[in-house]
Amino acid sequence: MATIYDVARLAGVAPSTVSRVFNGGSVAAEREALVRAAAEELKFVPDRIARRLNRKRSDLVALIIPDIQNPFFTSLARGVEDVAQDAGLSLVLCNADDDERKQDRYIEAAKAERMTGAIISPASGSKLDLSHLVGGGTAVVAIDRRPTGHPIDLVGIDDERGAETATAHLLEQGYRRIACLAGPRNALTARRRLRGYRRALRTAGIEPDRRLVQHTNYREDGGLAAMADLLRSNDPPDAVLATNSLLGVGAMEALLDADIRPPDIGLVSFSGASWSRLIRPPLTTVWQPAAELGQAAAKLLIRRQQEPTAAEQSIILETTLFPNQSSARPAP
Amino acid sequence: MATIYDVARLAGVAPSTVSRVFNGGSVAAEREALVRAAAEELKFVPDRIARRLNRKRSDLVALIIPDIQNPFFTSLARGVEDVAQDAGLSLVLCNADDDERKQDRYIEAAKAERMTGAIISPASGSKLDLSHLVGGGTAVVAIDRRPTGHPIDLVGIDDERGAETATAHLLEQGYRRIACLAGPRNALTARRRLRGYRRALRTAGIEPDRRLVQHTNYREDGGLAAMADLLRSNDPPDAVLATNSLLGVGAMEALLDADIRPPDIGLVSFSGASWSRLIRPPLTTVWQPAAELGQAAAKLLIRRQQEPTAAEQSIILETTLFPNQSSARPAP
DNA sequence: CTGAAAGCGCTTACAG
DNA sequence: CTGAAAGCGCTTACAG
Repeated sequence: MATIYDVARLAGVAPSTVSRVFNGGSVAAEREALVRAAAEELKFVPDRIARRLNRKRSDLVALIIPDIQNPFFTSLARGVEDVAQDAGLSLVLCNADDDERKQDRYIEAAKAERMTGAIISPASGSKLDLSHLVGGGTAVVAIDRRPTGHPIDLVGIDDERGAETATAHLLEQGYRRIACLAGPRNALTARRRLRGYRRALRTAGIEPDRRLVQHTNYREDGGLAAMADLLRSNDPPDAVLATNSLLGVGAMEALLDADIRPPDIGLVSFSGASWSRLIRPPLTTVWQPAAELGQAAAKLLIRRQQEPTAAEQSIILETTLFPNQSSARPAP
Repeated sequence: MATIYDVARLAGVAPSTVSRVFNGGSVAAEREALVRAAAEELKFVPDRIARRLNRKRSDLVALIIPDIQNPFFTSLARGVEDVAQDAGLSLVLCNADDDERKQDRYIEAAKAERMTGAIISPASGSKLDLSHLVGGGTAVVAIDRRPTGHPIDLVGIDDERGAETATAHLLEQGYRRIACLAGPRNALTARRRLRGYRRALRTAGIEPDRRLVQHTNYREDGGLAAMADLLRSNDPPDAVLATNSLLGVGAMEALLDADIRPPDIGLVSFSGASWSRLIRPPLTTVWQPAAELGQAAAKLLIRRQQEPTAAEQSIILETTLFPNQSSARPAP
């Protein structure tokens, strides 16, 4: 591996001149040519690691997400990537597996690598201390949930309203015993969606029935088990709100296993997966603008990088309800 | 940011001693305690970048995949991650978007970062020159396809046999005009699966009909369009083999749009997505052990890292056919 | 525009 | 076990 010194020697210039050639410093045209020829000959490639040691920041952005298999997050990652790439930043995708320790390890890494930025969707119930990172000069944007203590830029979905609208829709269709697959008890998004669900019920004059709320993980298996539980109860629901796409898929599996086809039981699910279109009967979904959310996060990050002292900002994106057959209650 | 010098001063030892404490060198217990206390107080975190400049390798493994939204690859990533983490290596997930230029940029990055290893699932039809990387000392494992020229460790799925078995199954069920959604024309996995498909037909004494083969991308939209095309033809197929899970989903959408429910047209799809269980009628799938493949790749990588001169190895994993209703031909 | 020199924060022989 | 010193490969004021 040729170094800047080898190139300098061959070109007959100082190492600093070689450095300038590769960093856009001002260098006379002839000497630049000399340097480039020498570099070519030696197949010189600047060592990024050495470069990084001098510079303050590495052109890296970490995206720390809790579940790489969740399509909401892969869409989000696409959104982040698009904006980051345009800004000359490389994305490092980190799957924290909803595990606080893994998450902390990645946060630690972002700091130790002196990354330009980090976008973090916190693991459920994790305490999430980002002061280190922020103090170290890494621009940080949180998704869904702001860490306690430290002001920080935030992007999120209007979870509560999304759930409320979906529940109201089921009520309008005439469903009355509406269950909620609510996600992890300690996940803030789950609590918000649950609140929206309850509010819609109360607005309709219905007192929420605790037995109709199932806390689960945010994965398919959780949705399947929870829905199966609900179906086994003495007084099963006549509709269900699945608060994320994987839960929705799981619920659908449970219904089909029990030989029940929506809208016999009404079903609305938060979306995320393109393939939810595939489900028959067609599913009523709460669309979440995941890619846009990722873009927004990346833009906030870049802005924060450029103006470290700007006031903290929150961007909350609204969901859209797409009514479909799975919640189109048949006339009694 | 505290440095090793700050810690050394506070602890009253030499910087090299601090370094040893954080790198498992031999240090007397009391001094170690002193150092750790000082580090704690100063919130010292070793700068990985500076460390990397001295060391030969960075404890990083790149996984370069062509589509982060494809569940086959997210499962694979999980497999890689599990093994890598146990070996103390951090995974850097790189989404090349099936774009040769992005892919090459990531390969370049893996070299420039002096990563310990890189696992690469080549973009369709890309030329893929890894000699640089390998020459630079990074352990490299290819997925599905070995780059030309350089011997290299490889893991893959037995694509040909998987497709052959699936096609033979459709033939057994009595289907005769079997179409193939074949993936990109320049993708080697697509060619192999196509070959398996054709072989099964020939074995059954049927000459493959070129019009029944649709080349597409490996995404859902490709499957949808290709299946729609086939349905519009004068002499439509009576069954179809989808050579990846996203194509299978797309095909299913097209069928349902046309109001055709398998097994009226038989459907077998390569799997990858857990949610394919959701599809009704239940889908016959060619199961691919994606996570196991990822684990195998990571193990090969670690072995290669430890024994750089070991003979190159290939690990080919077999698929499993899970027959189900979507290909259970009704009696005529 | 250009060069000599110091420095980025750590690691690693080398002596002791 | 421990410290002083050189070095990893580049960048960046500082003079000129």
